[in-house]
Amino acid sequence: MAVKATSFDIAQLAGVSQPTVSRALRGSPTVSEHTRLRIEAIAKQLNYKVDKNASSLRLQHTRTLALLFFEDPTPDETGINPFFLAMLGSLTRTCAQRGYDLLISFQQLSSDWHVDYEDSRKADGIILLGYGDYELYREKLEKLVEQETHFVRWGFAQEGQPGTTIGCDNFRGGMDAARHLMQHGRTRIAFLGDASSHYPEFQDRYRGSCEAQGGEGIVADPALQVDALNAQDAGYDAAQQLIARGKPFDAIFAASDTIAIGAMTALREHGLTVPDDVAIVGFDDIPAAGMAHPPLTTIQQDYKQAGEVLVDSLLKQIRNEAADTAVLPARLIIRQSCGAH
Amino acid sequence: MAVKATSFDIAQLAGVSQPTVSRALRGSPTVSEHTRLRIEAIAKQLNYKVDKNASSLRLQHTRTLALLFFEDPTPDETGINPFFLAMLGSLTRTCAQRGYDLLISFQQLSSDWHVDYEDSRKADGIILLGYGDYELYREKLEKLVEQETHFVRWGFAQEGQPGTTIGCDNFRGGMDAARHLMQHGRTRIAFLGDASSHYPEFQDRYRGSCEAQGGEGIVADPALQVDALNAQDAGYDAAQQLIARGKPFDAIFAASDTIAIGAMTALREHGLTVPDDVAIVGFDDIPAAGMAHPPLTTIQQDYKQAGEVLVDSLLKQIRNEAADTAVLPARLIIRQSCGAH
DNA sequence: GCTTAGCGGGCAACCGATTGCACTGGACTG
DNA sequence: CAGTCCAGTGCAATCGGTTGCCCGCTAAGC
Repeated sequence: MAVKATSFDIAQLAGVSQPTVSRALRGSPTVSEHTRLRIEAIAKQLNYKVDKNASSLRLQHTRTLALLFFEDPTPDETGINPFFLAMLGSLTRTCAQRGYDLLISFQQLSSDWHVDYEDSRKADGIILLGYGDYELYREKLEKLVEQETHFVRWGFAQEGQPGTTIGCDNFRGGMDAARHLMQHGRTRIAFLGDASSHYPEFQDRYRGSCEAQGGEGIVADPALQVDALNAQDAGYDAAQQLIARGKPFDAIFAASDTIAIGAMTALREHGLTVPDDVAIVGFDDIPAAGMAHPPLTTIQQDYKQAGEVLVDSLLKQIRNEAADTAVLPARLIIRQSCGAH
Repeated sequence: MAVKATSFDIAQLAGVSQPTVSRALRGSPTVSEHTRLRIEAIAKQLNYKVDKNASSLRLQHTRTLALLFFEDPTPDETGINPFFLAMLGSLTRTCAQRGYDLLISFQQLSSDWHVDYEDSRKADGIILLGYGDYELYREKLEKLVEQETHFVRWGFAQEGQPGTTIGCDNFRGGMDAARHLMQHGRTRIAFLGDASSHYPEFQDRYRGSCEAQGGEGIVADPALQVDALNAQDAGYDAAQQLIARGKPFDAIFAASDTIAIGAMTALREHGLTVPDDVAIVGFDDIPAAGMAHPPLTTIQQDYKQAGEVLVDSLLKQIRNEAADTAVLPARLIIRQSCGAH
């Protein structure tokens, strides 16, 4: 920018004082329409834009939200969960609609994000996105609350958690998945995914599945549960392990689509067809799910709605209104891997 | 934040003047180590962070980059090109490494982004990401240059274009794809993708493919080229159309992975197997490519490198160094859809 | 003992927009 | 015709850091 126009330049050209320019441009009723129109015309002609830094400094807020994205350390970007990537789209759009800018940052769990964005007045609030055991960073969350930082977290919602969390109904999603499989005659449903506390959302999905089976008088066999992190090769390995155990199964409920897709590869290598030999239901509904072969039946997390709720909930807090932890519904998307028509 | 500490608070506690605090914290050599250490300790204790707005206002730069992401209007986020989503990861990481924040925004081609981010001093420079006919917004690009806004664009690099553009070698990528197919005995290579000027990068991929075929004495049959936008259903439709034309073909080079995956579905429905009946090569190497069945051989755009080059090129401009338009190599990733082993 | 160099740090101006308060001139009231 | 009122503006302080310039004090040099 060669020389940027300031409100003083406009004031001079319009023959008014600089504060009047500021008032006119923000639509204050105390400046006459005639004056305002003239100022607006000059502003447009000069390509004038309010200096965000000066404005934010004076106003003590930035109309900017920060998105902090953290995951277990991965060597490169390929490890980024496609679901979060999709959510990002919704988040940016919602922010734009609400007139906010979005600052984005990828963080390691170990970094100092908790004392950064709002402290340095880069943003009015923070959105935390990432899977994982929140106990690991509970301390930081508590510090955030203590500092009265505005934030919302996407993830596993639990009583007594610091701050407000938005998550999807993993338990019910798990129930729906199992129920759907049972409706199509499957009785031996394996679960691929870490059922320990490292991924609380996975655990909940598993619990939902067991509950639904219990409703039909089926006791989920622990031997049909195999741990897997959220990655394609982890899904592949888990399926291999499952097959090696020799316990019969006619369906797989995978804790994520990525795991499901990896598992399908393993099944295929063992000559098992999907859905005839083994029906599969995933979780997330990432873009690749619809492109898989056969197209993957899955439990959809509505990232569009999620993004909106996340942003609006944060905005509420910024306006000092109460924002409650909320659970969003998950929806069964029937494609072909489950054997339904 | 209840009450945020300012440099004045620290100054008082440390018994020095406020400017000294500022100097100490930025490591000015004019403040003694003893004083600096004391100030740093107090700052940490108070959870003090430099106010970014005040700092940026005074410094006249923000250490923030803006990412403007524009695409043809899509009804929702599902239309977002997975390749760009992947690139985003690289971009945010590179920015973080270089000590810059990243502001992100999804834009419609029609909006006023060209007079926003740098004008309002939200960012020191802009990264433009998006496919499409740059003629559509050439005017805006020119205005950007005229205003001396710092920006880099990802896309089709061409002589005489305003500003600096970073793109991948679509032409060579197209050549490599066709060459690889020919090495495996394919002689009738179809091309799925818009070959008109709307997607200049697609056009280049096609030209590369034709050139490679010409080198082997094969004249690419125009009847084997079918227009398709960058979407899965477009790929599906295009493949249907190709089959309907009745011209024999033994390979498909798709302008993008998304198109390729859609096309595979159509082929399957017609009882054609991949790669035996038809070999396929895609372009981009999106995450779903490796998850497809069979895994898709493709031309990889190195989004990791792309993100780094984009950011570094922009940073160069900000430092008033020359930043040239550059073409990045594309790399053939051999999986199974091409019939190689 | 007096001068001088230089280290350490204070003073004040400045970045650009926002806003409470004071002020002016014309219309209106009595 | 003097007194009020109010619409329309201007004045000046403010947000929090940054930096050019100047000053005081100490220690070395003659």
